[in-house]
Parts: sequence; structure tokens; C-alpha cells
Amino acid sequence: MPAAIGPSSPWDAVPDLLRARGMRWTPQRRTLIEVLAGIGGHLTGAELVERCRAADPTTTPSTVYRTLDVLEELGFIRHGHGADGREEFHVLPRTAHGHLHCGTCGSSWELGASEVGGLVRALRRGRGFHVDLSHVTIVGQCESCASAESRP
Amino acid sequence: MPAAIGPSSPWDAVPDLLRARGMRWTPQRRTLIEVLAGIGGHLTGAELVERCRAADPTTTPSTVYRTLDVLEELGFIRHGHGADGREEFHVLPRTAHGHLHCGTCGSSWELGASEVGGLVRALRRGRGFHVDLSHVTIVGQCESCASAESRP
DNA sequence: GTCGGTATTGCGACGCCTTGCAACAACAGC
DNA sequence: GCTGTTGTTGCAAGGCGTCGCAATACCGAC
Repeated sequence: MPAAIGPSSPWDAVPDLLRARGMRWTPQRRTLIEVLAGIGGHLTGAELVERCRAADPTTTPSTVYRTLDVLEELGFIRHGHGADGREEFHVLPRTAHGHLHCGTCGSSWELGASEVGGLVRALRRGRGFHVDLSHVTIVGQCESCASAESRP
Repeated sequence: MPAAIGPSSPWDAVPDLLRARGMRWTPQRRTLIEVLAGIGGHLTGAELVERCRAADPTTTPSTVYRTLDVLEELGFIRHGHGADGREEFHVLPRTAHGHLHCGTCGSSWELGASEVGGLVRALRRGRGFHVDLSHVTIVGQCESCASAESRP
């Protein structure tokens, strides 16, 4: 019995987008898409590999990372680097955004375009430099860690 | 014959600073310091390991990285992460500064406190977040790459 | 000068991610 | 439905960086 017309998801377009570019729709890619569709927010590459392995134990890291590259080209994900330099992927970013990372407690927050807008404009005007916002990670210390440290 | 009193270097203080903290001055650390003193600017961890190996083939990566941690605690170097997430060390930073990295051509520039000042203040006021400037790497596209791309 | 406590080293193993390559399989055309 | 092309996969190996552990050697004390 054919599934009823379910809630349409942006991911549904992936197979055709791939084929339109002469690329192929494979079970391995399907696995990764299902994992990505089932979660949201930020994940490291290793976490993604692990979740794919949970869904399909034959998953290979290299395939996951290569598929992530493809999905990034298609705009479905973006990657940046966390405070430790490890890759971090953002699923379906509504708008480009950077990240704020507390080096003490490890929490992180999104950094909206409005907050970095001044810097982005200044760099564009002053240096002709075009900032890739999704790749911006600002490291430092968050409010609660800073106050905890000044009053131990 | 004892060396004449040479040009004094900030590195000369390292042995005593270490001992003052109950740490030790070892030949391996000496090798790394000599390498660092002989260059300047930005280097990746791997480059540093390689240069140490050139000076002393018995050099071990783990020792180099651990010594770099110590030197960072002492303030002689700072590390950040380049566009690809790899570690990058800055020798003797005069002032805290961030980095601007062109993802297309790979060049990078220093980002002065004045340029990021607005963002730093906004984050402090708005979120109580204290930015670690030396850890900031802004990725994007530089002027020449951007214009080369728009007019191929 | 020697001795002992302990910081440091070197090793081996691991984790994350990338790359080259041969074998495989998706898919367009018949 | 079969077939050939060629994009993908899985493997193996490698690079960068970290960590635990036993052996080493620095350095302060005697």
C-alpha cells in the first residue's frame, strides 16, 4: 500500500537534485539523509557517523563525509569548526549564522546576522572581504562561567 | 669562551619561568624554543614538529604539542584554528588579534582589535560574553578572489 | 657530589578526517 | 529487461593531534 502523502520535507527533493546534477541516489546517502532529517541543530562529523552506523552498521566514515560534502554543495547543511577545531555540521540552516562557544563550559549559542553585521560590513568596506558567516566561531567565556571564575 | 652578552630575547626568561612554577627545563623544550625564536608569525603544529625534527631528529610530536601547551600558558604563544580547523600557533603575539582567512586562495591576515572591537563590546553588553580574540578566525573570500570570481 | 621526588619524555594506541584505488552498482539508452 | 558508462562505495593507509603509562632525567636538598 502506497504511503499517504506525508508531510513534505525539504529532504524529499534530494534524490532529484542529485540526479539533475548527474549524481546518484544510493542507499548510503538515503541513510544519512534519514539521520539528518531525524535530528536538527549542530552535530560533529563523528556523531553523524555514529548515528548512521546505528541505522546501518555497514556504514563507512569516508562515505558519510563524502556525502556531507555533497549535501553542503546543495545547501542542505553547512559546516564550521568548533572551538577545538573539529568539524560541526548545521542541518538546514534557516539563515547563515555563526557560533559563540564558551571554552570553559563548552556550551554554544547561535550568533545572528544582526550581531555580526557591523563586523561583516566593516570588513567588506575596509578590505573588500566577504565573510562566510556560517563558518564563524567566536570562542571565549560565557557570562556564567566568567562570573563563576571571578567569585569562586 | 663564554658568549658575549647577546641581544636579549624574551625567550631567555623561559627556563626560569618554568622552574619558578616547579616545571623543568629540558633539551626538548630548548629545541622548540630555538625553533620558535628563529621564526615568527603563524605556524601549524605539524610545521613546528617538522622544524623541530630538522633540528633534532629524535623529536616526538607529543612532546612538541605538550610543550606548546606550556608555552601558551606562559603567554609566549597563542593558538587558534585555521579555516580547515587545523591548529595554528602565533609566536609572541604583541596584542591579541584574530585572523581573516580566505577560503579560496588560502591567504590570511591579522584582524586588529579595532576591527572587532564593536562585536566584542556588543557581545559583552548583550550576552555578558567575553571574546577570546586570539581564537577568532573569520573565514570568507578576500577581495581579489571575490573579484576574480565575479569576472572570470 | 650524590640522592630522591616528580615532572617530562617517548612509545604505542587511538580518534577524527582525508585520499587513492579497484570493485561495485545506479541509471540512461536501447 | 539487459547493458555499458561512470559516479560511488569500501578499504587501506596516512596525516594531525591526544592520551595513558612506564622509564627517564631534571633539579633541589643534603
